Amino acid sequence: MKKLPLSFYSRKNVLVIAKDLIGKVLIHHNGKALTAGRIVETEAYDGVIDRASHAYGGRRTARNEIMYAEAGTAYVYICYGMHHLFNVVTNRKDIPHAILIRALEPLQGLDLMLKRRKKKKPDHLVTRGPGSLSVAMGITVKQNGHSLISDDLYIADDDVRIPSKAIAVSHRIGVESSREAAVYPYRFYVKGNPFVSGHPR
DNA sequence: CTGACGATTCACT
DNA sequence: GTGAATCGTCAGC
Repeated sequence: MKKLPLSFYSRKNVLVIAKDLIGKVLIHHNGKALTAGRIVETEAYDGVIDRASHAYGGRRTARNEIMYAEAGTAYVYICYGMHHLFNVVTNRKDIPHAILIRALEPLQGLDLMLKRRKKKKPDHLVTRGPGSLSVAMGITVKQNGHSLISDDLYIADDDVRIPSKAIAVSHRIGVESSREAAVYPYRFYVKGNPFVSGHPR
């Protein structure tokens, strides 16, 4: 397990990074226990030129300030008043690129994930969808601004390779109102993986 | 200060 | 497929 270095996140093309994140492993060590899952669905948000991005047009507010932080920083915000959505900030400081992690396949700490999700038995919904995976992984807005070059919250490469042809691309989920950006092919997912959210699987 | 609105999820028909 | 839950954020007054 090799922790992804700053150079992975600091690249300029957020779409390339979003695709590269497919197959990587998100790890959270909360001091007591560890949970980990393989990333099977991501969405890229291309900064100031992307109408679906919180930073569209250079918008800078208290909420999205972390998008302007250096690469490899966690951007976590609350959606619909109750869901914590986990993103990875990319590119250099002041370029507000981010990638939303939308689904994971559990690898470690499944019992703890089920406990956090208040579920008795494992199913594909445990880590399907950005709000659900945050609960399963124990990620909340407390992690907003946290470095992913840290020892308790990071993304690693375990040398499992997802072939490019096994990765599908589609428009993003839940951005219908973002006019032309609604159809940008910025969502990446593992074809046929049961943990992937939205349509199609 | 106020109101409209989400990068969603879940239960229910 | 439809609708409710639930509240921080932000533009606008």
